[in-house]
Amino acid sequence: MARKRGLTPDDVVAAARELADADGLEAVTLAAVAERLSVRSPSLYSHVDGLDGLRRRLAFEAAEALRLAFVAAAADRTGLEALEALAHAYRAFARDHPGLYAAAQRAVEPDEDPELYAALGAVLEPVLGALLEAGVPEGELIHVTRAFRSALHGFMELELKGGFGIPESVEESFRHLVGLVLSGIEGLAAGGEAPAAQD
Amino acid sequence: MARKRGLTPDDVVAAARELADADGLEAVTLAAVAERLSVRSPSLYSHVDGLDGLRRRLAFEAAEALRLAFVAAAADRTGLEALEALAHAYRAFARDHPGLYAAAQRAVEPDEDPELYAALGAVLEPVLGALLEAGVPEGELIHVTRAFRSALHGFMELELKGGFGIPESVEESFRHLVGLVLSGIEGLAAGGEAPAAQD
DNA sequence: GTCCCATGGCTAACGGCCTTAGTCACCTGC
DNA sequence: GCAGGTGACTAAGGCCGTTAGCCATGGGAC
Repeated sequence: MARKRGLTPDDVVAAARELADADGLEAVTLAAVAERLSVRSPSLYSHVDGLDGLRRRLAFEAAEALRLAFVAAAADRTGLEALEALAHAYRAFARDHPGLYAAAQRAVEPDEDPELYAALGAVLEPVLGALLEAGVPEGELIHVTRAFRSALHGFMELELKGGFGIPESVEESFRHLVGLVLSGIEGLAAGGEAPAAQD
Repeated sequence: MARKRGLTPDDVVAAARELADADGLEAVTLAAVAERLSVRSPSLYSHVDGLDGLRRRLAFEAAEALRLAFVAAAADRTGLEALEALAHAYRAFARDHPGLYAAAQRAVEPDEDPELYAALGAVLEPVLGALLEAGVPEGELIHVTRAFRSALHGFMELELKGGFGIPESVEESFRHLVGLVLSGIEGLAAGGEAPAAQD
């Protein structure tokens, strides 16, 4: 019954992923994953390097999935239009895969885990491309990317964790946020300097 | 030696707060707090309702501290200028009190803990006031507030957790973000409708 | 001044978690 | 048909939160 033998690392990660999306990333415990696979938790160590290793695997999985969603969203779109599509793809991803999304937020020092660092960085490439197309000066690219990411991440963090008290059209709030950020980027691309509060 | 007798709930919360700011909110464990107070962890139950109760107390503490920081920042400023000051006060608070800041992010359903919900909501009042002064239409107030909060929260989440790989002038990135959001709000207040990506 | 009892510490113990060490059965390759 | 490695297992230890039950202290009532 069940798989008597022959669990693979991918099986373990897949189980963790399901668990994360269903019950939250914090529910991904070796005990829970093991139970889901009808196995005792020490057995998982044959396939995955402890809880930390599993989390790292999940982060890779998440980075790649989000990157693919971005690539698909930006396909045959450019500039601001692509940015808008990216923003909505971001939200859709976070809503559809909350656990995986949370797993992608794992922060890593570049010299601590270069591989994962690179994978997480690759996610942003479609964003960088779209920003350049939109006319953002290269010198401000880092700042604008960070702003774009901050806005989206902050919103999803609040939405997913229930930080928005009343469900008063979260959808529309998101559109407002995107519009606000995009208009700022647009102005910045046209005008050159940042629009306000520039020291 | 030390306090032989007479630990108070406030002592416990204060110890937790120090621990949170020094080592991160996840380091706030009953065992760690107890050790810091030279006491065994079961003793804390006399003063605080378990780990959850302690976290709740921390959330109150955090909400009030942040609210005060906001009130101070907005004092004798109005509109966009006040918003800019609020933004910088937000970042300063998060940087100075990372643990407390994290504790403030605890999400609560309105009917689950109305008191805490109210305390957390009160934090945003100075923001609402400034937005109104800045000319944001009342119908869009919720959305703009959410956008403002999302941007700030997302940025700090990324900054504090080390999500910005290179420390390439995080300071300047933040000014960019603030400028971008403020210009969006400004345009929205003047123009009426949201600037882009509407519908 | 004495007694009583609430306060606020404590130890003991349980269950859950991650993890390591050591064991054992099966499947595969020779 | 045998040997060995793979991948499961049990046992055990450490850290966590939590509950139950104990006991000393000290302040207030008389």
